[in-house]
Amino acid sequence: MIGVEKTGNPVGYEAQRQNLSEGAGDALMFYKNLAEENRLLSLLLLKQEGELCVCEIMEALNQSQPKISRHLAQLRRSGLLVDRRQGQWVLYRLNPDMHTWMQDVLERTLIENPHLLEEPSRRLSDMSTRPIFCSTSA
Amino acid sequence: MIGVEKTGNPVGYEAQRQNLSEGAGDALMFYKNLAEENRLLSLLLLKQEGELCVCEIMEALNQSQPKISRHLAQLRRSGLLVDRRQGQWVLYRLNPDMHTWMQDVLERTLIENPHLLEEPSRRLSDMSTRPIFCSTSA
DNA sequence: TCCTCATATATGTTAAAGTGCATATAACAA
DNA sequence: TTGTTATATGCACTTTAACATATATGAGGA
Repeated sequence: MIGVEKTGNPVGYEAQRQNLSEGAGDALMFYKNLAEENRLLSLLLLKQEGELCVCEIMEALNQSQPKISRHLAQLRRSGLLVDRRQGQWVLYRLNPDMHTWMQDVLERTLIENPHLLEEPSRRLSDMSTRPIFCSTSA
Repeated sequence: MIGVEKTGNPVGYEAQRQNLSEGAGDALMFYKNLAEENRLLSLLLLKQEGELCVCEIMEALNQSQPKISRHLAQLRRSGLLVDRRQGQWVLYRLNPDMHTWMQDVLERTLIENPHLLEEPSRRLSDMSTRPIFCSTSA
């Protein structure tokens, strides 16, 4: 299930793109995705918040739009996130089909490192014009 | 405790070297270290085997000596491994002071991906001249 | 239609990571 | 001492990843 896109690309597309060996595929792919600060924080933030649009993640992490967009695209191609369009916004959330152990690793990381999302969470709640979407719950 | 070397370098040396931001330090450093196949497999192998010398890890992962040596050195500088010299061999093992959550992440990764160490374990047990050291247990 | 906002992506550039090869160091044995 | 084995590291090179900037796409409103 990991690595399948709604575009119909096969499992392992991203792994192949990243020239990973067969065996270490999933786990290595997962950790490569966690090995960049914006991607790590995006995943943890989405774990905590459930669903966010690109502009909210941009604001929470205080980073440029193309930067965040490209990192989210990578996470989506890797099968860690799914997106849906809601009007002019694109909402991202964790792929519910993600391996349980990966979800647990994210959760543990979040619990053990509460400081990581301190500033992002504050910036998020400080957004004056925070959009409201349907079914924003986790 | 993580990031302290026996050489006395301060916590965060590796993080600073890698130009990481303050906040995401430990967790990000950890995942950066897992994001390379030889380092990931070395950590998992040491988790499983307890203690191994460089030549055993080389053989298990079927990689060159300088390559393995460098990756192990990075893991040691990051505080994830400790080493001890036993005669002409240098033995590596997981740093017992590693954060519990990191140890748990490694363990879970190992349990959920048994195939990862299949070949390395086989190559290890196939070593004809496998050295025996004192206190090889985990 | 035209305009605006939100998001995605193409392109060129820079920085970082990984690697092979050669060599250095360290322990041991003869 | 010399030679051998095990490990570490300096250096040059290749590959990969991240980035800024500019532009494209797509939805909604006037």
